[in-house]
Amino acid sequence: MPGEDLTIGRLARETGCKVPTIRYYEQIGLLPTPRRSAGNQRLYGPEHLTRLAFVRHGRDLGFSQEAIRELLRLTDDPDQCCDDVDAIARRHLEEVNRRIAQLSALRVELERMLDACHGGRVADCRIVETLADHGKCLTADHLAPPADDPQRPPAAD
Amino acid sequence: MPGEDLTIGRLARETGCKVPTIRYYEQIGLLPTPRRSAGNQRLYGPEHLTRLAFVRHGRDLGFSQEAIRELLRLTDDPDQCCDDVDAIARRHLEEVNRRIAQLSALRVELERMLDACHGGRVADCRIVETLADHGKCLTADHLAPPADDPQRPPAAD
DNA sequence: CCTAATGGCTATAGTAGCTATAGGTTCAAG
DNA sequence: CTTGAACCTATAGCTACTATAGCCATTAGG
Repeated sequence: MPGEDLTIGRLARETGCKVPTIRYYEQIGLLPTPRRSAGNQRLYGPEHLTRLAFVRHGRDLGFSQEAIRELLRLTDDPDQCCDDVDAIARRHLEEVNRRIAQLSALRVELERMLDACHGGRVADCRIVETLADHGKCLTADHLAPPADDPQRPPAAD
Repeated sequence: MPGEDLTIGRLARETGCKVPTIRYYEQIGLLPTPRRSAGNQRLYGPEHLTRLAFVRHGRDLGFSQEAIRELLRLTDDPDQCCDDVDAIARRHLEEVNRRIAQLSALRVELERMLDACHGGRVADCRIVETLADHGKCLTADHLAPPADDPQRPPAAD
């Protein structure tokens, strides 16, 4: 029954995932390559729908592509013990908690900065002052976003 | 007194910023181009130190490059009223608050998932089930756009 | 049957904010 | 004079997509 096949556009509507994103997931191997119509268009079955929903939901929950890849691998072996799945989710939760802690510290710092500013000239602005002088801050060192601290090695350039 | 000049390596040590990052900041115009030694090496003065410290601290507080560019522009005109500075900081604080709210919702969902799992086979795993079936989730739709990176500009489309 | 609108195809480049690599030059010490 | 660290440029890579260009396929209406 070829009547049940989905074009990429329909799959996109069903899953709330954008069309280019679906093609991208195929490209990086998160979604299996579908069969093609006579005119070379992708045709998806229900298994693709399931898979893509899984991927999207995982991404919505903040799992990395890498984590999702691993989760997919695990679910493809349904008799295995689910400890590994659990571990991935637990690691991710820890990461989320770390991130929340960082952002909360950031918020405190930003509020402190904003409270200190009572208008006036830029030259006298406490926000500018705080930004300029690291000593005036409750040390932003440990609260910086992780985007830029991948355990810097002693490397010198 | 040319004795006060800093090489890029020394500037890096003083500011805790990596050498390639300093060159990168110069490239994108966050740091002015320094003068060069006879052997074509960058030589920095105290003004560069100040500027880079400002940039780094801003980044540590999660301000985007764009926001920092704007802050720098504003601080270069010290007689201006600091309302604009205030507005940038306030916008950023709101963004941080939004992000914390998203992540907190995410945390709840992840904890719920982990609580539901009591070991066993992957086929029966509640985590996998939750991931597979969007209906089992307290709808992650509105609570997790940026899954990974820290501060991001608003997504269109 | 023809045409226009819509949707699909590939390939490539762009986003933020850096980091890593390759392959060379310069500097300071021994 | 030689070694090795630090410097230089240019380019590619990272995550997770998104956007663009230019062409082909499908479908509804006239």
